[in-house]
Amino acid sequence: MALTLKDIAKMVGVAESTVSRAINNKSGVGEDTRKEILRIVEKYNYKPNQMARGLAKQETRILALIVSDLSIQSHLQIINKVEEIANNEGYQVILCNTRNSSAREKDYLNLLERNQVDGGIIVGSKLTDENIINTSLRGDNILVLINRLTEELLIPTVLIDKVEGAYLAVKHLLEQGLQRIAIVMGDYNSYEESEKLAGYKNALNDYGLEYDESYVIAASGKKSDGHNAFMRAVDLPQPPRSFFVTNELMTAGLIESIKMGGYLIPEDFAIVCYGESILTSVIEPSLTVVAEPLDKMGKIAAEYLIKLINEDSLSAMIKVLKPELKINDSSTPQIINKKRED
Amino acid sequence: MALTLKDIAKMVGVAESTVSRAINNKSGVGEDTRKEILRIVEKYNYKPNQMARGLAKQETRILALIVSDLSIQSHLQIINKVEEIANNEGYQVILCNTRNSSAREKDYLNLLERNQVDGGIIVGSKLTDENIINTSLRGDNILVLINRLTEELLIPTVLIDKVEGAYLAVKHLLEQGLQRIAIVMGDYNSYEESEKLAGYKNALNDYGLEYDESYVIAASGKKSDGHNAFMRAVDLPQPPRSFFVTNELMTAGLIESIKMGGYLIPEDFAIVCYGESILTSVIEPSLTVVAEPLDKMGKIAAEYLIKLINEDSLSAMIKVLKPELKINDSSTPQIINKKRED
DNA sequence: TTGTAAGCGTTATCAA
DNA sequence: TTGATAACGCTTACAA
Repeated sequence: MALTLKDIAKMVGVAESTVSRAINNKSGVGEDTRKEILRIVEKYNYKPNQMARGLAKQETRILALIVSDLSIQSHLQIINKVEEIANNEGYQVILCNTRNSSAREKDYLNLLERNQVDGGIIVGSKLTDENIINTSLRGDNILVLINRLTEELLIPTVLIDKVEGAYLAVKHLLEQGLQRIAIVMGDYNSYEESEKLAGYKNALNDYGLEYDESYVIAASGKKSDGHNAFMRAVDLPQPPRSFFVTNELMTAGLIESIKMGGYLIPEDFAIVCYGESILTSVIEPSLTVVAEPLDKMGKIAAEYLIKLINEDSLSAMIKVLKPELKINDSSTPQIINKKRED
Repeated sequence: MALTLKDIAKMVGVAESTVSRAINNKSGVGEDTRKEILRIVEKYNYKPNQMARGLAKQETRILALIVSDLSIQSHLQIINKVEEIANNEGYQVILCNTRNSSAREKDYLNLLERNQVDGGIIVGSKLTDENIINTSLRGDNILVLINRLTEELLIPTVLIDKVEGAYLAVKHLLEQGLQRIAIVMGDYNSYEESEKLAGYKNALNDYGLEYDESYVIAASGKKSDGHNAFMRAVDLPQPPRSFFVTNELMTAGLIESIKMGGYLIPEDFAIVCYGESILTSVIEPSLTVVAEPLDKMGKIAAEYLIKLINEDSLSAMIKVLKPELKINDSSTPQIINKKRED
């Protein structure tokens, strides 16, 4: 059994409360007493029991990080950042992978209600808001959302303007003189994907081009969908001249197919990918990507959550961050041509 | 403030102990009483406070998952699996990213000593064993290691036989008739990398080939190291005919350079990569890889840890798993030639 | 400056 | 089958 406050108090010959004050750096302890206490604490390597402390102070110093899907690269980067911030502020992070299961999400939200965590961050999801709403309405559960929008309730949220991201991508392609832009996207019904489609439409519209549904290739987001997308694209009466792809895996598949078909990127087909990750970094040619400020999202969410925990009431917040276009070889045929001429 | 046992007891008109028995499905509660209690519990959505429960039962049902580096793909898969198993067994997982910092590792191991977790799993690391040894010797801290070997202490451990993995890779290349095999590896001094080098040597030896240091290209493991490796390789008086690369990022870099040089894979240079992940899945041509049973490692470690927590003494365990070679296009020139002839 | 003692919300023991 | 009550290990008034 580990040492307790009581043990230390006995050893030093003072009351438990005095030891408590000493190890918590509180005033009201004589200099000598404090030194002696800390000496003993050090000597016997005493560590306070967090559960007892938590019970007494009504806090756990643990945050729940509820993630819909750990295989999504952008989630990992957000997790990384949240963990970092939380730790700097003296919080631990419980990792909760819902795998897009509503039951698991509910279980994890229960952590909040059972006082096992001081607050929670939810990252993305294809699920409905039901669980969140129930949790949020009950008690004083503290929650911040990333990449997820609740409709009926005002919960602090950090979002990316995906419409803008898609707009930037398509605008860039148009400025390269590449018309006939196909969009290869994931689930048509998902909120995030529909945002990207909206951005795509906006850009076309701003450049006086007509929206043509046959250039919209929707799939489920896997690598093989990229392959299929290319097959469908080249079969069109007027095949596209460029692609805006809404995730990295489909981009990888698409590029593979393009190369296998003996075509060149960007000369024959230009490409912009939504999302930047370790995946896009290994794809050839270097990809023009819509990069999201993932670290910033994680940071804002974590810091806001901790503020919420420590201050009673804070004004509600919905923060919308802008993505950034990073231009590389996959979308710039003119530049490539010049390069190759040299 | 959330409802407590006391509140429920009052509402039902019974003692706290009775409510406790009822919600814990313990015997010794009348059928009617139990039903009534559960009805009220349900009605008011009462959730027991885990800290109080933990304090009373001396358990947290939380595990610490201490990871040296979250940017390593194989770690993510292990994390995923550990989280899954832990959850099935009713444990939460605290994510601890040490970023290979000894101070942070120590902090996280403190969680064990502060009774904030019931046990811990450490995944990989470049650090010395000092922290682990200190923690392990003090108190009855429960720890399992993955991909990390302590020399001075017998701690339950799950390892991969990396010597064997490298051996399989190099043997395969030799069997393709590809001699002059270069090894592109990470830090020469790291334990894991030296194991791979050993496997490389063993294979050469078994095939009666001499070990030639000029074919050993050591770097730090980044993508750019792959580029540099190729430059160094082609500068050799007798350039290698194939590469065994010890991680995915360097493989990506190497392949990029090979392609930019106008060479073909596997016709001009054959490649085997140590490690299989989402990264290798997007690299072209399809990579021959040494695949590690990551899920199995996570599963074994998590299950063993939970056993350790629940049973007092278990025989020490060091489990060494075997990796598997998955053969694809990047290493089989003959097959590719046949394919292309068709 | 120090000590006493009442909580925090459970579980578990022992009596009733 | 139930109920009192003492733990669990800490914090925090309040008193001394």
